[in-house]
Amino acid sequence: MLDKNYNPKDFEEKIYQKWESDGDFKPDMRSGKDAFCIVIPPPNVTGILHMGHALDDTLQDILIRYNRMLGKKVLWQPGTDHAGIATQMVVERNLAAQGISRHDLGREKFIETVWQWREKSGGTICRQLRRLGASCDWSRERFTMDEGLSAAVRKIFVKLYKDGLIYKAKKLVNWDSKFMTAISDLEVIQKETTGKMYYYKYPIAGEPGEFVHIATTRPETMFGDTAVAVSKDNEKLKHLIGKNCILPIINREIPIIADDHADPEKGTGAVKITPAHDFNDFEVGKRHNLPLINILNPDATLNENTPFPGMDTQTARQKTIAKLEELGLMEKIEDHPMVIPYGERSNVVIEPMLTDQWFVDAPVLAKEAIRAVEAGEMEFVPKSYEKTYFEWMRNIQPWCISRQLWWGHQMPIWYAEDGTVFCEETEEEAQAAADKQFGRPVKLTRETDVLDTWFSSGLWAFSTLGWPDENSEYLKTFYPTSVLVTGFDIIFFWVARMMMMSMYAMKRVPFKKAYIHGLIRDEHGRKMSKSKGNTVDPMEIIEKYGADALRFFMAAMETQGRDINMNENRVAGYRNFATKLWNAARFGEMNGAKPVKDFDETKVSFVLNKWIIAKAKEASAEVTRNLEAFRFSDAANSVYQFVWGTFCDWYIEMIKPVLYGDDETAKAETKATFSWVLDRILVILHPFMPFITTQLWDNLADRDEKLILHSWPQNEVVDNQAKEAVDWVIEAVSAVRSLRAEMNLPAGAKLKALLKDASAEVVTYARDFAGIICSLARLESIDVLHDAVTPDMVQTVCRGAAILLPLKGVVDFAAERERLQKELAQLDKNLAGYAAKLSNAAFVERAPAKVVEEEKKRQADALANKAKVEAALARIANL
RNA sequence: GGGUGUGUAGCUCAGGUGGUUAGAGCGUUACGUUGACAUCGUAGAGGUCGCAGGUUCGAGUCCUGCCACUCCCACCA
Repeated sequence: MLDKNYNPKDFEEKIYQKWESDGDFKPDMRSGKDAFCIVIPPPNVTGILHMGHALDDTLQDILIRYNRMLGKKVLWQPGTDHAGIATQMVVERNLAAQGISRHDLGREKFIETVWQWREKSGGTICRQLRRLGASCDWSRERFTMDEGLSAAVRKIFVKLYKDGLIYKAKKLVNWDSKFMTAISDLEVIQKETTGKMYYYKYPIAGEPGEFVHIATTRPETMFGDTAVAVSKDNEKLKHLIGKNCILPIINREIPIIADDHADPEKGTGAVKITPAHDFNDFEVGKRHNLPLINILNPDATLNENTPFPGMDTQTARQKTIAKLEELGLMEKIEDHPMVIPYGERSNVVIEPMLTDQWFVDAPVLAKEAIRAVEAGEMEFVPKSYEKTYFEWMRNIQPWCISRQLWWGHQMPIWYAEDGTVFCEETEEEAQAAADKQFGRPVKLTRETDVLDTWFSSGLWAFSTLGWPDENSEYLKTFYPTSVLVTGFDIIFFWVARMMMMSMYAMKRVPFKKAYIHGLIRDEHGRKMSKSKGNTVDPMEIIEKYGADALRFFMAAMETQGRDINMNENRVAGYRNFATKLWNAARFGEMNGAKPVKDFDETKVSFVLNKWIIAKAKEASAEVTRNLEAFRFSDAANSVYQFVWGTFCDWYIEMIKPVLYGDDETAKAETKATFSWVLDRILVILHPFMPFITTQLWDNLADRDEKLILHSWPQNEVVDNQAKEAVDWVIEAVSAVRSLRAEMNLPAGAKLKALLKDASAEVVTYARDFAGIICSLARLESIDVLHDAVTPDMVQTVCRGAAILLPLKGVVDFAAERERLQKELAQLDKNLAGYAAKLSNAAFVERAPAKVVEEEKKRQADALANKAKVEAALARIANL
């Protein structure tokens, strides 16, 4: 017996545990069919599930479950990312709460602490994914810091190094002064702010009273200036080129050089050049061989190359201005809208800083990654994202992969005393190589830097499947993976890097398709953020409405290329949908419907049953077609419409008279059909709502076969014989119901309906389905009119007949006339349209014959209807 | 500055290759306790498809221009 109410909390978690302990998520390696594999975008091990995950992982689970039901070898490979900065930050924060810094612990102890933390708290997000219903093969869960994945990292690193694609260079990089590490361009967030533009002047050397006027947003960087640049085309200022000016306060002389970086239209036309602290100035410095003066400490305080060592930049800026003021060199300060770079994680201002860092030669790796997409080896869905990808890949810069952190993959680099670099997968190999090269035992020290987290994520598609073991069964079976599902915000971070790394290491794409979805926003379309306080916790939604409702919401809202606005009402609506299905199942149970083993649905004889079976097969085909095309919302709506709009609203209502009647043959077939269709619904709804479908499947009958592994309907023949008849019944019932409502007829009044001008088929339909029509339209009877029409009859028209309801004195004829006039007006409007089209020679001539035929038929139908309405109107004209 | 996407009912959104009278959910109005379901049922109201041109027998759909908004990238002394 099913519970009276649908209560997802009662069974969702239990069902999940059963699936997992039964091993239902493991691929059936003996299946003769294709392999299907998705690698999960690994969430940060520190993370908790947010709406973005809920969307991403729901879509993946739908594809996974669908393909599993198709009988393929299906693997959803789960795991988490060690998330260098994020994790180090979390653990450091915990330590700070105990008054400990990571430096107190030392590197080794600190890393140990991180591992302990991960043991204790790292499993949250995977538990939440289970709650969502994600059918990952957890027995294969991986972590980017696992030994296997670390081995993959070392192997690729060494290979890249030996191929000359990893190199060390002293370059200007984005420096995060909170974590005291370099970060990549992508980890820098530009923020709009209103800053100040400071105008002041530098005296010209040897020409008292002469000055060069400067405008800058960062006066404190003047201590690192090694030139002032002026455009050679700047008529007003070019006379200064070749002279020297004097940096006030520190009285250092620097040259005035000619460089087109100085735009005569901007600022004062003369630009201070600080090569060690500005990306543009760095380039200018290179062109003119200027010295580089670093003025900052790693924590972004000024260093001893300035008059303000140890001072932070803001304070130093005020001090500098004050000094310039004192010297009479300040001219003005203006408000200035500007964009300031911040660290994605640290939220501190990012400083361009001259440091030694390691780089991957991304422009070289990008070539194959671009070619593979051009050649269609990997396809973006929707295709438009290809453009974004190409744009970025074609302009890619060297990728800074070294981080001055502790948590991460330590680079497999060793230095000899003289600085010679040895890059090997193990210390032993490095030592051996060094000893051999030097011809004596050498003392090596290991590079302390760790790798950018995205370096290991870039290998995810093959490292999780067993690489570097080329003989791994999983690697052979599942690589390249089938599809990657992820948000557009991560195309550069991850998709691009996986493409580069996979093409380099595997010579093949990591996935054949990349399905890119949008963001989940709040209900007004604003981005969700903790600071705005508009985040929605998926676990709370699941708690309130069940995982199935949230999943269905995600699927139903997912249309390609668009962001999704969170809408709790809509989730509630899909919970109601689940309730509806639950009650439909209860209806069957209460009427003794049970799945019939070996039921042959092609052998049913009753029209209603034939009809619903055909509809169910059509719906199945629609879902299949839409899922194959990644049209999630269309797929979800196909099931929704069938379950609610067809099965519940019509089929269940239409079979009631049969079930309550005494034709035992009809009853038996109808019950069996009902159960067959309900089972079919459970099958095609399962990828979207795995919990309720399983709960019903398991409770409606004792059966060995599991729904999660049930076969998906394919290539069915749809028998549409019954369509005409049932469609007419639906039309007739709707017409009578409308009429009753418009005429304000009492809901309880049993009326005798009469058919006029009915075609032969319609008469048959009306006779065959009289009981059903009467039940649904609340009629006493439906017959063919033999006598003359009497004035007390109201009329409605439907295909192939007019339906009359005799209403002795019940009806308001003025209202009826009004209603008929309205109907007539609508018909006339339509007829005008048809006539206009059909009298247009060009239309008749050029439009396809089929379209013209359809138009003619519409016209004929409308004309027939018009005649009936006019007749009715005439009859009651004087009443 | 370069690029992308969006603009359809009060709200949130569907409308693959142009072809009925433009749809859904929520909300709203009227009616309804009909032997699955009030987390429900029945019927209705509600839209000049951002604006202006163009192509076409036919445009929400294709083209051009404009307006408004979103996002991404780069840069801003």
